[in-house]
Amino acid sequence: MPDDDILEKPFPGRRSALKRNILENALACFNELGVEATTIDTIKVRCGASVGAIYHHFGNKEGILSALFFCAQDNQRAKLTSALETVETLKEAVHVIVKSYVDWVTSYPEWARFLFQARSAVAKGPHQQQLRERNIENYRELREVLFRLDSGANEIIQCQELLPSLIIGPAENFCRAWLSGRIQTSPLEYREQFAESAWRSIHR
Amino acid sequence: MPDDDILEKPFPGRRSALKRNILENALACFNELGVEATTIDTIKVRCGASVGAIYHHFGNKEGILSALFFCAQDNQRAKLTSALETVETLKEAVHVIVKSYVDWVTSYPEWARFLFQARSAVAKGPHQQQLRERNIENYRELREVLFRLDSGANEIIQCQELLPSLIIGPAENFCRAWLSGRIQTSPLEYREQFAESAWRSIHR
DNA sequence: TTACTAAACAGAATAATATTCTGTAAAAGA
DNA sequence: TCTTTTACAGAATATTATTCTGTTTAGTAA
Repeated sequence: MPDDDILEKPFPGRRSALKRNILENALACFNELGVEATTIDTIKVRCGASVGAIYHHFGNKEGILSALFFCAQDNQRAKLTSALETVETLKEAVHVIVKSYVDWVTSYPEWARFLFQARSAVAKGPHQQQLRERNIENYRELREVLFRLDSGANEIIQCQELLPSLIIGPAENFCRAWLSGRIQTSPLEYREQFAESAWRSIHR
Repeated sequence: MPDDDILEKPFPGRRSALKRNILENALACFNELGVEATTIDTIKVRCGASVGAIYHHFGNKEGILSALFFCAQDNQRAKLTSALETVETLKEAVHVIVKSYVDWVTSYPEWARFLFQARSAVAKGPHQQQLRERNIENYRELREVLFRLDSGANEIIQCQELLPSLIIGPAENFCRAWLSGRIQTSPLEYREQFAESAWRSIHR
């Protein structure tokens, strides 16, 4: 399974094997039962670890939640950053942003589903500051890339703060519907369409 | 406060006063502390009711959650349905859909914030079937309105299942960012722009 | 190798929280 | 007025999260 790569980077090697195992099983529990409905005991039974081990590694339930959340978010962002490196035009950049997003969601549907349902919990919990900082950083990076590629040309729409919503909004909405089971067709089917539509909506 | 109208319709009259009071205070707790972090005791203290009263009216915590959720969703939908009644052209319909959404979110920010953070919990909980049915019904209504207005003309894009995402995606994404505090500017500022952009993205 | 130290666990004990239950008062209806 | 149902109050219980104490294991320097 390719999911391994999400946990392998932040928790590498044999030493962290149990840690990864706990996280993997916790992810499955959260997705199948919901965050509130999964108890520590549920996770404990599913992965065969002891309460002691779980609390030793993560402190509390929220600790498991945010570890999972940041792992997923970091991986998603790393993929985007890497994809943006070779980009040379504004249009290319928009296409890459949308497609990288769609590709990530369809590659790691379980993680994507979790990101959606856990965000508000993390945003309220003890790691809210960490989340806020990462978000700011993420959006700053995007802004800079787009600005750099647009320099002078002014191909792009005026409102900076509107850009991310116009670019990613439709794809995100569709992915959410797909992950929830409301829509059957994979977002991959509309990959091109989302990218092209995003470009048209910010281009003049 | 205009918020009252959301609770008054489903729980009218003097008899339901305590019920409404509990819900109002629970909403505030959920938004301020997060769903998991608010305990029954938190709510109890805040609204001065007894545990007995709370459980008598709502059964359990999930009961409070879904009552709030469906109240908000029903109100939002009623406003949209009402706004769509006088619509005569396809373009008008798209504008009304987007603007009705933005207007609702900015009129009831606390309720909108709650809708976002509670959806996944309700989707997993004991009322998932009810939520699913309502969603299907909501999207069916939208589809029918758009189809009726487009009849023959074929002004509209091909993919039915893509339409909602293209129309509401950007506005929704922006509203979420605004409600979370990441963006300061009110979505009302971009009302026209969201509507016009939505129309362009589905029109050919 | 051996002694030492820190991290990794296991599981019982405790604390916090959700839920139930039993009883009382108020309201509605006959 | 009597009866029945609904609305509440608060103690008792059950469930779940967290802590604590002890044991084992892995790393590390002599």
